[in-house]
This record gives sequence, structure tokens and C-alpha cells, in this order.
Amino acid sequence: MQQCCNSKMTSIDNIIEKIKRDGGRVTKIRRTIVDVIYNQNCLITPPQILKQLDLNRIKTDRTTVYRELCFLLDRGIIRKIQLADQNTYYEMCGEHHHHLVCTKCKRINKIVLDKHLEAQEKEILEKENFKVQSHLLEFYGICSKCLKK
Amino acid sequence: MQQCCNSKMTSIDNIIEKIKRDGGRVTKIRRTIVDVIYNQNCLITPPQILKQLDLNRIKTDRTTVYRELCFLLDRGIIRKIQLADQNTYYEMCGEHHHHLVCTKCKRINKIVLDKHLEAQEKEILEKENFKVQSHLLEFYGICSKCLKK
DNA sequence: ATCTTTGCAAAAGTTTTGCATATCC
DNA sequence: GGATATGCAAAACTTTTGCAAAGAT
Repeated sequence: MQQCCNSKMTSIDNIIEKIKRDGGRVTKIRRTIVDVIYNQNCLITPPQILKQLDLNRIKTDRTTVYRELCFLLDRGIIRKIQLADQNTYYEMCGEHHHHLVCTKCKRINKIVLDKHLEAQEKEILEKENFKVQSHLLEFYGICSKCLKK
Repeated sequence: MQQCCNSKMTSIDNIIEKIKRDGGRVTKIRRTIVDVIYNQNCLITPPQILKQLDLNRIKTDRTTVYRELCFLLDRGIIRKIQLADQNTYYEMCGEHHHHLVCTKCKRINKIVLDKHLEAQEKEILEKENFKVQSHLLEFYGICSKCLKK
């Protein structure tokens, strides 16, 4: 249910430290999963993570990947996103951003919208008495490359 | 991949007319599925639809439900939404709105944000050369009922 | 008569669970 | 030693596919 996370998780070292501080263990698998998600730079799915682990010659299985994702999610290190394509994606927390999903080539790019919804969320609290904790905002459309074609 | 639909689909009759006009047939099952989604008033999942059909004493199965959802989706009669809870939801198209998802009681309410993202989308076209076709915006937080507790 | 819709069986894909074993501190 | 992490097998669930039969116009 974690949607967004505003605390900076800029370096892998910070993440490792956080895991240790919380009593978690930094195993080879966990460390590599963090690396993989971090280096992905954008959204990644559980099967893609498993494939990356395999490429890194780390023998493991789906169960472990899903469990690790829960582990990292619970600690606010990663966040989960469901796009309209039925896949469940994960990405590092960090600077809050949104995605531009191209409906033609399916490529996904990040976009940072500076404090754009703050006023909106305040208004929702006042009008609806709903205390916004986080939001999910994704744009669907045609990317610049596909527009050229 | 259909995210939002701005054409008004206010009455069931309009929907039925549209289906007929497009050469689709208005069968009992299809008609009931439209009714169920319409009356749900907000998000509904495929298994919930199947359950409703069952309550209405209409004997059918999952396959048909999924196929009907594709059918209605293709015609822009319903739209599909993935929330953070892993479920795939559907709802009638109509007035463009967003959702307030309570992270405590899981209740989902609609909210209409008048033309809120239009300027934003124009800016994205100019800055990123990405032509926005639709967007998905959902808020997560604590609803008024849960705030009182 | 023809095109659309439906049901069934089966498969594919994703995610979860239980349990025994291994690993870390 | 005790908590944490892992692997395996299996199950649960969601969604899709192929095909033959039924239904609508």
C-alpha cells in the first residue's frame, strides 16, 4: 500500500546502513537485489529482478524475490507501482517523481513535477476531510520518439 | 491501456445504444454486466462482477467476464484502474474523476478535480515533447471516518 | 446463413504459504 | 542459541487462449 516515499535514499550505502540499523542482515542476495533495483534507474518487475540475479550468477528463486520486495517495501526503501499494463513495478524511493508511459512503444520515463500537488492535497483535507498521505500520478501518451515517426 | 475517458456515458440506455450502433449485441449477460458496473457507482473487480452475476442468477464464468470487460474497454464504455492493492478495478466512464483510497479501512471514494491537470499536461508537451493522452491520479490517505476514531 | 457471443478445459503468469534447512550475529 | 534468511513444493489467484457450441439478426 506504500505509494511514495519522500525520504532521500540516494546512495546504496545509505540503504545498507538503514537495513543494518533496523536489524536486517545484508546478505549477498539482498545486497544484489538492492543493486539491481538501484541501477535499473526506473521501474522493474519481479521477474526482471530474478533474471538480473541470474545474470549475476546468483542462484535463488521467485519466493525469495517476492519476500525481499516485501522486506524493502516495509522499510520504505522501495515503492510499488501498478501501471495500466497489468505489471507490478518496483523502484527505489528517493526524489518524488512521476512517469510518462508511452502507449505506443511502452517505454517509461521519469518526470519531476515540483510540489505540484501540495495545494491540491491541502484542499482535499479541507473539503473532504481526507488526510492525504501519498499519491500516484502517471501520465499516458505518446513519447517524443514515437511522435517523430 | 485505456486510462480515462471523457465522453459522458450517463445513462445505461446511452451505453446500450452505443453497443448496438457499433454492431455489438445486447445479450442478457452483457446487459447485466453493464448494469452491475453502473450500479456499483465506483470501482469493481472481475471476481466481484462474477459474484454479482451469480446473485442475479445468471450462470456464466470468468472467461466471459474478462472478455466482456475487454469488449467494454475497447469501446470506451468502462475504464480500468490498477490501485496499489494489487487488484484490477473497472468503472464506468463518465465525468473524469479520481479516487481517495483510505489506507486504513480500504474504502474508496470519488473526487472530482476540476481541470486540474490541464496546464500540467500542456507543460509536459512543451518541456518533454510528450503528448499526454490521459492520466491516472489517485490519492492515498486516511478518510474522514477513520480520522474520527 | 452468418457473425457474435458463450462455456469449458486448459495453460500461463503472478503472488503467497508452509515447512525444513541454512546462515548470520 | 536464537533470530533471520533461503529454497522447494505446492497452492491460490488472476488472466488468457483455443475451440466447439449456442445464440442473435
